[in-house]
Amino acid sequence: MKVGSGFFKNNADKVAKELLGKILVVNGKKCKIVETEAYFGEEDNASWASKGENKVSKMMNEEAGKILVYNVHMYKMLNFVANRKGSKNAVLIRAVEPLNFEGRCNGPGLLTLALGVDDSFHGKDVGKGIVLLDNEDYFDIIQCKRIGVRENSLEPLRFYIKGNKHVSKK
DNA sequence: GCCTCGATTGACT
DNA sequence: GTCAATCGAGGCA
Repeated sequence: MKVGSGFFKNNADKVAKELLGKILVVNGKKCKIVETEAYFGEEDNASWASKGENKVSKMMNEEAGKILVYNVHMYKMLNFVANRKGSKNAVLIRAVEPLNFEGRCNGPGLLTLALGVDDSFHGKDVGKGIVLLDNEDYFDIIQCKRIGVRENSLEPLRFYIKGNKHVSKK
């Protein structure tokens, strides 16, 4: 079953949680989402949205279900816009499990490399450039503090699948 | 125009 | 534990 854009019209933390275990298809490559992180636009010091106008905060203002790509350092990040009452929320895909290809995906920068995600995906709708499929698997969800963020690590906005080997280590 | 920093990773001490 | 690689945005002159 295909996941539609209505899926993203929710709080970022809920979307992040629901995203776990879903199947992501990019460039014909299938993978399972095993780790996500929620970001709350303007109220969130760690989010790009709190840094004024840029292509990321602009996109967060768009409708839910948009794909957001941004590069930090030498790597790119894959995000989905998750609108909650028009606020600038987004969910970062941190790690993924390869299903029909080989590659290391245990990190936000690595998974975009392995999947071939680049700027050309920025601003597209989920379902076009990237397809999201439902998955019936059962698993335990771990919720903990964010990592790799200097500003804010107080809120438990990071979600991952318990025991999955492809979750980033730190 | 020049400098600094970041939602990262990997290599090195 | 520290550090460099890369690139666009922001601050400053």
